[in-house]
Amino acid sequence: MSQHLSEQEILRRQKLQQLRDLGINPYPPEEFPVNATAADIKENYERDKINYKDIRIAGRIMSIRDMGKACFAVIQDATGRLQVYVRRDDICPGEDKSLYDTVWKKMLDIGDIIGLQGYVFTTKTGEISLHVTELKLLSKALRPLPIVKTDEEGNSFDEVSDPEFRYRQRYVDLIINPHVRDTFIKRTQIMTSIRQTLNNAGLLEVETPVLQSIPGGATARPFITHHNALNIPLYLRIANELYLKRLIVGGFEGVYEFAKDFRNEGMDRTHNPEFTVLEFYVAYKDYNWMMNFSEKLLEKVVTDLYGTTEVQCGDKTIDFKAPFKRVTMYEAIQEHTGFDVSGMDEAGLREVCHKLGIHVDAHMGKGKLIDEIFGEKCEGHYIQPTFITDYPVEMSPLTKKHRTAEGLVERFELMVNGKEIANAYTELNDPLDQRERFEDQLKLQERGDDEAMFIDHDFLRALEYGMPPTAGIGIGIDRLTMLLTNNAAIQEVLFFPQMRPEVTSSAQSEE
RNA sequence: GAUUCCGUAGCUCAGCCGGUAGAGCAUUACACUUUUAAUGUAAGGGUCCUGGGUUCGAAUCCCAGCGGGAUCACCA
Repeated sequence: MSQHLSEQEILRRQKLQQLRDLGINPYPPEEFPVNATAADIKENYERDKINYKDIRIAGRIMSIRDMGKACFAVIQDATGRLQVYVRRDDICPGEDKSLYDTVWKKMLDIGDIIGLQGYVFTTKTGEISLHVTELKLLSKALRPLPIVKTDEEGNSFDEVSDPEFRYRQRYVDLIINPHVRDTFIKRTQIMTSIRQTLNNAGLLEVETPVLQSIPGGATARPFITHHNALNIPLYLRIANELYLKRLIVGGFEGVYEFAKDFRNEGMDRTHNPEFTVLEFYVAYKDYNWMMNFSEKLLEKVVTDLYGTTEVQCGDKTIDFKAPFKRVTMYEAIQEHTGFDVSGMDEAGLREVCHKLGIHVDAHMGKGKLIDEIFGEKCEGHYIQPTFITDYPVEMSPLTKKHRTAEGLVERFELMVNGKEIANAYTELNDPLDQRERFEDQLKLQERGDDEAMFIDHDFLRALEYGMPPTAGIGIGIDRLTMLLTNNAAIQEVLFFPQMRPEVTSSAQSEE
């Protein structure tokens, strides 16, 4: 395999060999114990100077400012960046100056990972720095790292902005773009905060099958695969709802799962084929309880993350202070279109869609038409967190019928910044009603709706043993993270978003 | 899947009414022992995404492909 190397790559390989010739292992096996981090030093040095006299840190060289017999460099570790000062006569106290003149100045590059020993001091320009007394190469980098420079006002120069580069080589993106790192740390903090709240509420974190023989719990095109030993088709789950409810039947009174779900559909800035949903179910509760619980949950997540309930999102400020506004779907449509669709039949709804200029298909039923009106004319208006409640029964085959309103179900969606963040129900636990709803889905399928649900007979069997009244919710973790980190693309909150495979040089030569 | 824009040095980009490739940073060499987008002087570095076509001549024009972005459709 012939690999085309750039000038800089060839040079770095030569340096690698020269280091070996000098008896220096560019990839030493032994540990390098550290006793400080960049963030720790910058945070605590000023008030605890006595304890920063014998410091060992390790990290990647991010820049070098060479002053002749002394150098300033910037080292980056997991916590941030620290300036280090390397003076020739300090790292080479004797006659032999080769460690500085040859190794440090000629053979080390930006991107190399090094270990340092020294003492912390403040430069005359006021920057807390490490005065290096010993240095050791820990890993030689063979590819040049793109350099992003930032001036005093924080303006970035030559920031790597090509999304293809950033997503395919996320490891590089993470090294050179600190705000990318921050986004992913926040993502984990969001999940940790949710986990703590749910654990404190007595819910049990569980795992349920990713490989399912019936892809239930939602309507979407699944990925299909094949199990050799059983010689059966299996689907990657599109949801875990039906399995979590089986656990409620089994006697757990509160369960949750952060689930990777998979849907074989289009990709864009809000859709990735695999994505993460938090679902949780609590027995003996209803959707009103779930609204109260989930608004407090989100308020806490945001407060844990930012110390306030307000989040900046594009040019909007969103306040997650509970309680959130609650609007029924019919009220929302009335408010934003002027039409009262509450008593309308299918023909009436088609008429309304026509007047509003909404495109509809022949196979759309009553529920789908209402959903279409809401999606086109209402959804985008709800910037501040708002619960939209009481959906038409046709669109919600797993939801209990409304306690008072005919034709509706006890369902809500949480809208934030004009988009759906969560979807919740008073769960349908009447097994005979559930069977009828599944059969209605079959009829929709026959009518041409390719999104209708599959019938899961084992799930029906489970319900026949009796499921307590239960409230359940699904929260899109990727979208929640986008919202709380001010990112407009799902690719920005997934470490490795789905991409078309690269044509590699070895694959090319095989052809 | 449809429409549209983009693909030039390690990175960010210029060049495009066709005449054989440029800048800044990065790299290399020299100078400089508290600099910080360090500085000064000099140098090297390119399958101009791939393949065809038009032409005396293509980074530039045309066609096809590959990859990416945006919008739309499907969906969370």
